[in-house]
Amino acid sequence: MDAANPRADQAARAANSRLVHDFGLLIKAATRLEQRIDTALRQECGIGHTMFEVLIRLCRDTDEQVSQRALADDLTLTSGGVTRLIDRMEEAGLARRVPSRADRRSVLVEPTDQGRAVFLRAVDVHARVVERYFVTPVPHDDYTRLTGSLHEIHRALRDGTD
Amino acid sequence: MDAANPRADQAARAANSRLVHDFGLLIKAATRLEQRIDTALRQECGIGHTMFEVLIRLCRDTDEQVSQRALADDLTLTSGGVTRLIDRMEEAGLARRVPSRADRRSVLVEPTDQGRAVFLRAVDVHARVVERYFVTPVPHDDYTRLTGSLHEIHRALRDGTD
DNA sequence: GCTCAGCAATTGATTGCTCAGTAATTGATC
DNA sequence: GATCAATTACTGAGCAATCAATTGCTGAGC
Repeated sequence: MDAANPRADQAARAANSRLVHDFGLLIKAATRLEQRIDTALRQECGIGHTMFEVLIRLCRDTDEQVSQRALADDLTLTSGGVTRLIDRMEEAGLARRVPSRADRRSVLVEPTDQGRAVFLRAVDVHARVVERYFVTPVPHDDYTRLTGSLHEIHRALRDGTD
Repeated sequence: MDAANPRADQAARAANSRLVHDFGLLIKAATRLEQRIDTALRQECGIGHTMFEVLIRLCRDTDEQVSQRALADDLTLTSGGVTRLIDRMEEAGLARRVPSRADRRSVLVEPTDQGRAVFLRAVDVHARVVERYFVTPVPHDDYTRLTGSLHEIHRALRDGTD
């Protein structure tokens, strides 16, 4: 068609490059995995993946609440996004806001009893999907390296400025 | 606080489990990486990461257009999402719709010359970020295993029904 | 002790997706 | 050939995020 177009050839070479392909694989795998988990959680527990991630952080420590700021940082969301996310979770009876005594700008969040109950059911669903599509497909001795690599990537992103 | 609550303890154990942690790492790494690339592309080329992914597929083959359906499947988007995405790309002068001669339900998409030009600039930005936060942090001989594992995960997701 | 730069949360406007429903087209089956 | 289930793109409505602007609070420096 436009095979005579030199820019088209150059673009084609770039589009077929190794780097582009490999990175696409990461994004696609993560996106699809997240989508699987999201629909499974929605169907079986009535919450989406984002709320599940919040519940993980709320339940992690039995005697310490989490600030909305910390949630935003950890979930890669803006503060505005977290505000409305917690709004919905309060409305659903999964979480509760508690004013911070140490810093009155800050709002702490804790899970309700129902939130913990839903979380416990959700963890099973989550484990089933993750086991099947994340753990099983990867050869056993590659798994440790995989998580190690992810850890390094994460560290680089945290430290890198630009 | 509610350390005497047995459900809280159970939830805490689940929230701190290995599986939950490892999977969270994958999602977080992918999300942050995508975000870095998105903002870099926005600032330096005026397109977001999604349009970049479209351009990859449009430029890959110099003499074959891609159907919107194929784009939707490959980008993990719904057909409605792609319709509006291509609307915006046409408006921005990056892509063009071409009716399919083989199947009149189908709409093919091809890059404009400007689309290819933007793509060529974007590839450099993309390469810079991916190199820094995806390739460099991972030990060299783990990199092949990493992409191999991602490939297996992707395959499992493609074949798995539930 | 006052001031002021900086941070936490909230809110209105906007973006970009999904979902559900529709119309046109296709291809397999009778 | 006619019928009909499946498939493609498109559209209105709704949702969940972002961004930008605002309010209230904090803590460092004078």
